[in-house]
Amino acid sequence: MEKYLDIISAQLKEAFESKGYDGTRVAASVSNRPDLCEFQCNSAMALAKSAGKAPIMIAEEVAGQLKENPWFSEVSAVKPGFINLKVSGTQLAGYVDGMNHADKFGLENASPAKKIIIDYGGANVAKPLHIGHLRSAIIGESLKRICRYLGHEAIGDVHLGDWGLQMGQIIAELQERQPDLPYFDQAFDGSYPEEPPFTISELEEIYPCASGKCKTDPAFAQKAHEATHRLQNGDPGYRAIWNHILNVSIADLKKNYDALDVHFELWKKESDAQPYIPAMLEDMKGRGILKESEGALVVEIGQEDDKKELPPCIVVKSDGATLYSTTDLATLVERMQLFGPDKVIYVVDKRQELHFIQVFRTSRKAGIVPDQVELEFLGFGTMNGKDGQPYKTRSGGVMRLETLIGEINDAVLERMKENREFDQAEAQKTARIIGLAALKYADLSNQATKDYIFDLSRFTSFEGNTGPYILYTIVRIRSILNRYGKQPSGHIRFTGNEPEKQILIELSRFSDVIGSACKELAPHKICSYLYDLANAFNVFYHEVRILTEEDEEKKDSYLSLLDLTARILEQCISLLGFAAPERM
RNA sequence: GUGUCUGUAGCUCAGCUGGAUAGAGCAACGGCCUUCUAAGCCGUGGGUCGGGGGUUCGAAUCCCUUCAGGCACGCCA
Repeated sequence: MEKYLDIISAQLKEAFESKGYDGTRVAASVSNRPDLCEFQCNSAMALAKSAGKAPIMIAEEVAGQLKENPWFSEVSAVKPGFINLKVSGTQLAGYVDGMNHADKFGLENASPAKKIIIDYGGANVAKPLHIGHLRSAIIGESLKRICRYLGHEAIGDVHLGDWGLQMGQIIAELQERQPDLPYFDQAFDGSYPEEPPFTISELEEIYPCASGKCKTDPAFAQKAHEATHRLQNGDPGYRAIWNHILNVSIADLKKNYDALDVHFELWKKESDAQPYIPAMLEDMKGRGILKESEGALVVEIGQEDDKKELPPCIVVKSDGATLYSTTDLATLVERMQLFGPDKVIYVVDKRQELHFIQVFRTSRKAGIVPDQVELEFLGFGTMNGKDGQPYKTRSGGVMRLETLIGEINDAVLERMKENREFDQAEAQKTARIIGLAALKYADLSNQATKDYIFDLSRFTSFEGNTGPYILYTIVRIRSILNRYGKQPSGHIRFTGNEPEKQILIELSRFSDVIGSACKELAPHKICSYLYDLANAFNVFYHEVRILTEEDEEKKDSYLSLLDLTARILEQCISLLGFAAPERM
């Protein structure tokens, strides 16, 4: 379906043109003065200069032209040159009724549909998920769902960090603790045990221990480097340990991501890109873009419009080893080869921006990614505590995601008890649902690129613009529909009250909001839309008696409207990555 | 130092492809539950949009400058 705003704009455009003005840039927008009008058009002022006429004159001419237009109930030209519009409730309800009967509420698929890889996990093997992984997961998952809903083929890739020194450190530490394991026996030629020699919690303790040791104990650091080297050269025992690490970690990560309702189509790892490196480097050499600089091989990435000289992209270190830039480039080679995407979006901490500029530019120069394939970096800001410093536990450590989720759930349970009685099982289940909504909404309602303050007590107070408020609204509507007991006809018409019209106006914005959220990679636009729509419903709820309405046709229309409102709210929260409970 | 992002009400944030008295939520204060979930609704108070210039009929929004803060600046990821 054509967007409602586009229909309104088209009416205006026609009116401008019929009066001899250039209509190409004429458009309507939602009013910023709801006390005066529902929609507004500022184009008369923009056209005043080229038309050589006072804006108010133009506005009046156009307003006159629109007097009889069925889409509007009120058109007026005001002061400098605004055209204030109130829309016809009947036409509006007709449009919304059309949405109610259309697939995806009349949202049109993006054209052309693209294949989009979204890189948004950022998790590392052998390390628990913590606060730092939260935003990538939440934002990435939401973007993926939004892209998909618009008809794109979106592929989420967790892109695990499973390569490099960290692995050597773990292996070295394990060898010190359990030197008798067969993995460390060079002469061992049997098959290695199926069972891993550690649990996830042991692994999570081993890594920081080893990493700390590396800094203080040079001998151990040396061993870790050797272990890394041997692993990368394919030592069978080391590879077997590494496989154990992977399996144990991935199982645990999946569990944690599931708890967040975050899911990946691909569980690719840095190590998967390694096989592509030699040929890639050869090719880069052949293209003559590799330069030697201070012993390392680099690619110059400067462009004419740079405000400063950007450091080159190091591809091979002076000791001959490769590094993260190399892996990221090889990952692009791999992605192009295996999936041939039209676009790759990286949802990564914004502090990595320079690194990705280097990688993107190098990938163009090296012909790895052709120009028509978009590379997009969505850098998100840091999640800070109330003091404006990165969020920490009370003792100053990095907070694990499990801990955070646990604390939120506890707060939710407390709040639920205030409301009414729940049986134990339902309470637990509902608390998880509400807690996840609180967490995700709090994160997504801020602009992704900005830092934000995470205040647990505020986000779990559940008043005002929060996830639970949205859920509460949905639950309320569902409750009314359940009480009604039957399915309303689905026919929506305008019965004439103001709160009803506000809901209709909000509903009509749906396609527009989803479209711009996708285009701008901005889930927070969906949040503010949800809030507006929920608010419009709650006003309606307080001012209009629904179930006791005696006019059956009117009641049916109300209930059809509520049903559509609930479904659109539910669709939006599912795009954000959470769902509503049955009751709360 | 260079680059970059941010600076909007006491607090947390929208608005930033220029438009009419700058909006929410929280906090404060005052109303509304014999009627569909009060996790709600309505109202009051609170802002030189960091400062200063400029462009424009019109600037929180664009440009310049300045102050303050964050972050990044070749062999970690």
